Amino acid sequence: MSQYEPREIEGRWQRVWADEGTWEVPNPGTGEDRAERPKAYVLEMLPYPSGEPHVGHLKCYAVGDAIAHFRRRNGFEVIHPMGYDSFGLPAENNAIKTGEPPLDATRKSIESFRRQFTDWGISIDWSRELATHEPDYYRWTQWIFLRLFEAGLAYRDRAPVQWCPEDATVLANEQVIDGRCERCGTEVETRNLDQWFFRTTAYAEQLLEDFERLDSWPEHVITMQRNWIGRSEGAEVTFRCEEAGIDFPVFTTRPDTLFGATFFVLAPEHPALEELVEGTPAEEPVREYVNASARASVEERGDEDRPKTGVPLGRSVINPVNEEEIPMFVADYVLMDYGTGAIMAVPAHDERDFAFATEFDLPVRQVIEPDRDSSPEEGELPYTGDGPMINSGRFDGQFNRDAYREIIDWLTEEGRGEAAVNYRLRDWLVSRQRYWGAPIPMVHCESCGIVPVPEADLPVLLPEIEDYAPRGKSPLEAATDWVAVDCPACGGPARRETDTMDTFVDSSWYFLRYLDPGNVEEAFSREIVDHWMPVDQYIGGVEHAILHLLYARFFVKALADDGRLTVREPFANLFTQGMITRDGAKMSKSRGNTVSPAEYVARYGADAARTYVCFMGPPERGGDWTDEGVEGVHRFLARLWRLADDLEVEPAPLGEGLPAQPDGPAREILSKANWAIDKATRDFERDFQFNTVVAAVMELVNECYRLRDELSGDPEGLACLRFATATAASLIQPFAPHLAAEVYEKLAGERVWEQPWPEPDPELLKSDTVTLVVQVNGKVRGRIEVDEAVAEEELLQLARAEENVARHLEGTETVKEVVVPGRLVNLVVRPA
RNA sequence: GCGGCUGUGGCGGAACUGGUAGACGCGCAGGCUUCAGGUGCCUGUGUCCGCAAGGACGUGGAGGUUCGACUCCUCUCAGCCGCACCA
Repeated sequence: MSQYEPREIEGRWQRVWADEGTWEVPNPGTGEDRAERPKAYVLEMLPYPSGEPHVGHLKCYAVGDAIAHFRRRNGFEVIHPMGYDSFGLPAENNAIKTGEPPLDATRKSIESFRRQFTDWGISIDWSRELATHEPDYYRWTQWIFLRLFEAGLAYRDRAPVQWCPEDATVLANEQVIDGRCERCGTEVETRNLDQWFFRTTAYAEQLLEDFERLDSWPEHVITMQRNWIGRSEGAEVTFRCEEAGIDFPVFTTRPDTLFGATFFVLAPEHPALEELVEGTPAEEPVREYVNASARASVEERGDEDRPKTGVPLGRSVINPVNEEEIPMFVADYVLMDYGTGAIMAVPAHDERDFAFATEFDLPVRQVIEPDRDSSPEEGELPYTGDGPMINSGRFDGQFNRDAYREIIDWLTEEGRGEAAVNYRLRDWLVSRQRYWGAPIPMVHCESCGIVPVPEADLPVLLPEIEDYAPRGKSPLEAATDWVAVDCPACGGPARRETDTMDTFVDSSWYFLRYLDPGNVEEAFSREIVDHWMPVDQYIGGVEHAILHLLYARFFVKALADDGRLTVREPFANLFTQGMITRDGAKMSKSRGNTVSPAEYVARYGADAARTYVCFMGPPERGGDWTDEGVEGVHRFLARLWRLADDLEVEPAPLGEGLPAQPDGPAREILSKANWAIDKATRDFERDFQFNTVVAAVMELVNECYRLRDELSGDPEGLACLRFATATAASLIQPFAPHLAAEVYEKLAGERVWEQPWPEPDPELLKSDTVTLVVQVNGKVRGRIEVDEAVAEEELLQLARAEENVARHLEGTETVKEVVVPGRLVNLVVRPA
């Protein structure tokens, strides 16, 4: 007896797909008119090639491939490309440790990823493959940098930045988690350095508004981005320091509490500090305080529970609403990063200001009375709720929310403030003092300043060097021949920019390059990109909910404004897959609980591994990997294979030989097959319920086994069995494409991936009789099998006649009869 | 603290717009096949009482709406994730 040999089957079909270039799709205008069909851009986040793929990759690409197959068979022209996010720190850190050049390690890893993706049988259009470290690619990353520079969206600035002492590089705000470096966990320091930024803040408003343009994104991802952008409405109000002659604008969300401001605080990094205290008795203590807070780690400073610290400046500002003089302080609870780096402090109505006032024994003036309805404990400060205003001049007695607008209007009239919107979002710091990244295409000239490299001179090639170790400046500084360059503007001696770009830059536009990967004239043709974009379905991990997805959205908006493409949002639908754990814990090498997909693919086949990750549970949720689980799925696939293998039939089109009026087991199996088609289709379309799609096919296979002996007797029965088995193969194809191809070919003589997705036959979907549940007072007391067309009157009679039901009706009178067609009968009774 | 998500058998999870709770898989038990193990095929499997028929209980907890609630409402508990001195 023969046996299911997945590796043999899989290898054979993979060869067919490779030889025929089955998954390659042409661009519009290339002569082939397949593009008549509606397009679907199915995209999984491109992998960072480091070592070998892990189960997370398997899940991501298995899910994406299932979607791609499903869309293809529903008549879409599916573009499904693959590439590698191949610049980045791990390759470089490996180089520092082992001396192996990042390029070599990266190539090896890409090789391994490519081989496994092929082994898994993912339906990739390999003609579009790209890697972001290749000059053909990063040439255009550099080109986009130049476009952003020209548009004023890329700029260089000295700024306090997050510095990781371990990796010896600057980090983006987004890469600092709890005051620690996202990569190595080292506490981050603050340094003042010249850095390159992208002006993401210019799009803050659009990045928020355009959530409207998205079809379907997980709500929590939108929420996370919304919080990250952190839009607050309020007012900017100017406080003037007469002695120093400086105006200090502050941002406040509570202009209604202006009358309660009793002091004023600057952040330690505030640029006006020095001027304010120079030559005064406060100079020394302030300097000490500023230095101390500069030394303090971000984490220390961020601790909310730490007592408030600060130093008086010996200066004061005038409160514009009441001309009152209030004292100035420097304190590190005020952040230079947010708002204007200066605040008006209203201790009566702000917890932080209250804590500071308590610490420094400053006056607290209440200007809003607690609303008696909402807050029973009156008079307790700080009070952050709403209520009528007091101690607020002509606004006294007004409800604070009503006065809000009036105060802003009044400030505007007086020229002392205006309505303002503030964002938490910062500009994106993109320069890195590291080697393995795309060089920033800029030149520093002594006489011309910063000069962009002319487009014609791109790419600025990453030079080969010996020593990759960072020394607080880019390792590229050592490539002296490369650094020395003639100024593109004046021809004089100049130096190249030695910083490289954050790898998130590379991955912010790769989905555009896939569409036109061979273009040597431009990054991509607008026509082609407009044809394919947006990505119809994007798939990846939630860990990119903020960074990557926000940056890619920013890029598309900036490129659209530059006239390079039409869409304003790159990803119409987003699906975030949950993480697979092992023994309930996140997989990690140090814990020793990693799962090597290659091992399971070798043992059970790619089809089993892929189907398993889709069957574990809803793919957006995580799941715990168990060997028994994979085995179970393997067993199911083997059952399906054996079912087909044992069937002694000649291949023929599916509908052939079926009985015209099926009854008995023929009817049963055909009904089940059509039920499975219907169920699988609906669950596919509804939120990627892949686990229940697989379960439906399992049920169909189980039914085939159950009815197999009865059906094997005559040709019509065999045809039914053949239909049901081939249908099971057809439905499992998005998950187990090799096995499906094998079985379908044997039974139908056709290529399953070329078949349209099956449609259920409505006639076979419904059965003549239905089983109704009969309840008495809401409790199930019996079941009756009835003709579907039976009248309600007769139905109730049948229900009452059911033995067990009748017993429960004894000695009662009926209060109410509920009939739900096709479902149940509920008799509501009470003792007679 | 703010925002979001999740609580269902021994385990992963089903249950579409309120209508048979536990599909499907794992695990476990039994039978057949087999010299035996494994594989394969079949049956059973929420808990408790009962030989059975049947009954009681049951979706984190407490209330409520309803003929009927895993599903809707109110309160509450637990766990996970994100953000967090954001003015």
